[in-house]
Amino acid sequence: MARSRVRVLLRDHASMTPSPSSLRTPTSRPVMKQVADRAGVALSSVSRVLSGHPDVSAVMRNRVLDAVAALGYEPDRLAQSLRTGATMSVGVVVGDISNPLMAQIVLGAEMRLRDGGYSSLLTNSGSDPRLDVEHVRLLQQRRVDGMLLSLSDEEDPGVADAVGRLDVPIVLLDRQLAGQGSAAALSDHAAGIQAAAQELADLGHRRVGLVNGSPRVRPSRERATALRKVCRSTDMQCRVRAAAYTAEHGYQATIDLMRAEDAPTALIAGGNQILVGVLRALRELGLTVPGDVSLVACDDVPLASYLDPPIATIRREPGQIGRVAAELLLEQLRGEPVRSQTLPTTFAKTESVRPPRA
Amino acid sequence: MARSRVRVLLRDHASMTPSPSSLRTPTSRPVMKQVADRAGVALSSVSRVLSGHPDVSAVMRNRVLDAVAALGYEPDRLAQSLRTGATMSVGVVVGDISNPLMAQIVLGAEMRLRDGGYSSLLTNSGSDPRLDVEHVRLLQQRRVDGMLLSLSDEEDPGVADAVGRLDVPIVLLDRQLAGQGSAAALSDHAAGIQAAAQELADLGHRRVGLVNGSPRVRPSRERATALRKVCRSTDMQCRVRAAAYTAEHGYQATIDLMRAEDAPTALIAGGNQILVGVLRALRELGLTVPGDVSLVACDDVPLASYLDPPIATIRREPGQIGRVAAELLLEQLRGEPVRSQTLPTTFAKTESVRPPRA
DNA sequence: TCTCGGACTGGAATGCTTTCCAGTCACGGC
DNA sequence: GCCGTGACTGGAAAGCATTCCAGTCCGAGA
Repeated sequence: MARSRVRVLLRDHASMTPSPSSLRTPTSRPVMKQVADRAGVALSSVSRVLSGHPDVSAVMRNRVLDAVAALGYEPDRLAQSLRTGATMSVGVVVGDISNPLMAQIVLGAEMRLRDGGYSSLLTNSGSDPRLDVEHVRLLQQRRVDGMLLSLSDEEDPGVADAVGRLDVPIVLLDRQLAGQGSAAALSDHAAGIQAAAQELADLGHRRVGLVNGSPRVRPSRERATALRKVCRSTDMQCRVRAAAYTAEHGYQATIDLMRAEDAPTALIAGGNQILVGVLRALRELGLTVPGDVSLVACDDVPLASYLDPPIATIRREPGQIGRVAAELLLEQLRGEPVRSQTLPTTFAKTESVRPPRA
Repeated sequence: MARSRVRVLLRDHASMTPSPSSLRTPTSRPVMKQVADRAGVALSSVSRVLSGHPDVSAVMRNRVLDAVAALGYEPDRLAQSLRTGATMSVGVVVGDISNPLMAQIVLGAEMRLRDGGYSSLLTNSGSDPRLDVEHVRLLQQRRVDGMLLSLSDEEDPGVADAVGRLDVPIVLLDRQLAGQGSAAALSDHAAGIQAAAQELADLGHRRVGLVNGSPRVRPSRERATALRKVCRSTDMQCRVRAAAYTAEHGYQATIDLMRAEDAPTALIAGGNQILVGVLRALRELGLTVPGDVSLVACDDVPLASYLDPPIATIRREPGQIGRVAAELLLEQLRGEPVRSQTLPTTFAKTESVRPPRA
């Protein structure tokens, strides 16, 4: 195991440098030395001027700035980072950026981080925990100052190990890692599910199906737990189908559920990819919403409200999740204590939910 | 101007280093020197082993690898980059990653780039060309080896200037920059529009409205041009409303178009945000699709085919666009010649398109 | 036996910047 | 007139890895 990790380090000789000859081309852009020479001052003085150090005379400042302007000098953040130990970059590890929910989260986070002076290194794992591990390691090699993690599998030992080894602050995106007091930006899935399920129960539904995502990540677990809890306090029964966050699973699970003897009279789709599959299955089965079955979706998609009928949705504010996650990370980067924050979800009822057929 | 550029370089003194004291903490992870010491060999030998240099004896290799494994050493890509001049990272500049189309493009690109050994630095400009400029400059400071650019405004002089100064390879994402022979991954918007417009004309439509995005980027221009061309060769008239790629513009433009004396009998929505606005406006105006107006959308959104009726769409394969763009960039990074590639669009007709009301 | 070449190895320079430390200079106070 | 002080400034080390160059050592061939 240790040896196989080493394997990763080995490179093809000379495969890393794309240009025919290696090393920096000498015709490169100006560096600080050029500025110093042109201004006729020492390297250290240029650095002081540029870093806003107080011990700099007006004359010096002007000479340096003139030289900088004349040469079009721009500092090399690489060298700065090597020297200072701060790369001013954070790694963002997500399963699938093409999921609009995640894209909005990442957008919110990226903007906030940039405001804070940090750049974002994005990696997609395609929901493969091995890739998560690889990316975490890669980001570590790139010396990111922190990470935002939306891991694909909270229970994967490799992931836990890789994350545990980290020596930079992290913030989990709606994830929970056993035994690690990590910061996290969490959604209160239970509240939304509870509101939706209670509504269904009140309307007279007695059997509800939850087409859930992977139980190995927090949102699915929270949703299932919350739903079961509501069902225990009412005379509603629930059936949960948990698997991947894919349209395919949504489709299969819905077919399964709805073909059963005592099919549910209401469905909750636990994710926007899943929703697509649920809709396809219902269409294929010739079942209408809400005539044959009531339908609730988790997480908005842009067009959900233009479907006929518009789909009732358990909402959260993805941009806010990203911003909060970024904020939590920035706090840690400033040396402030680790903390987590839970954000609300709300149930927006529409005509896709009505009492079951008599 | 030159002076204001300098302004950007000035930092607050000590604002850059987040940790109380600055510089790397001495308790940091192992570096090559530790490995060399533990293995009892020279630094250069460790480097040779790790970089797969041929001049290494088996004994040496084992000693070094053992030490590496024992210490859990991981190379510092920062230092490697500084030395070799290659950061193995590329900058990705997009307007809005939360747009599913762009998210899928970015996903495709990121995966291909990672396969090629490159990491992606993502920046969102929120369609502000000044941010585009800032990001290009930032990425340059970070010494990315190349960039993928989906600029917000092709005609902004600041952007043209910043991009022109670049000394790394770039690939434009469906953009065209005057006077620069840049590589680009382009979509053949004309083909899709032509197919759609021809279909509308054949069905008997005589007035078609295009709710277009900003004319300052290629897709909008291509679409408008293609539509006008079809209209010249038929007796169909077209009206084009061009502005930002937003739901708000889609809404306003649709209200405008449909309230006019001789309202169009068919609409083309030039973007998925725009489509949302178009749908909202139509609903508000009490107009039905396709009864009152036929509707064609550009670019898929996940649920478009579940709307009632499903919306006819001019499609492209966003993942492929990203992959191709990444490939074009990788080619340049390998020193191969600059080239562009155009990818197809297709028109997928649905019931949202039918002959105009008699 | 001597020399030459090949196979490795170590040392040192290099990339670019930041920052510590020590030094210079001028000026005010005594 | 001298010295302490404060305000700057320059030099050099450090951060981590790569690579060139100059060895060392050994075995083979003459």
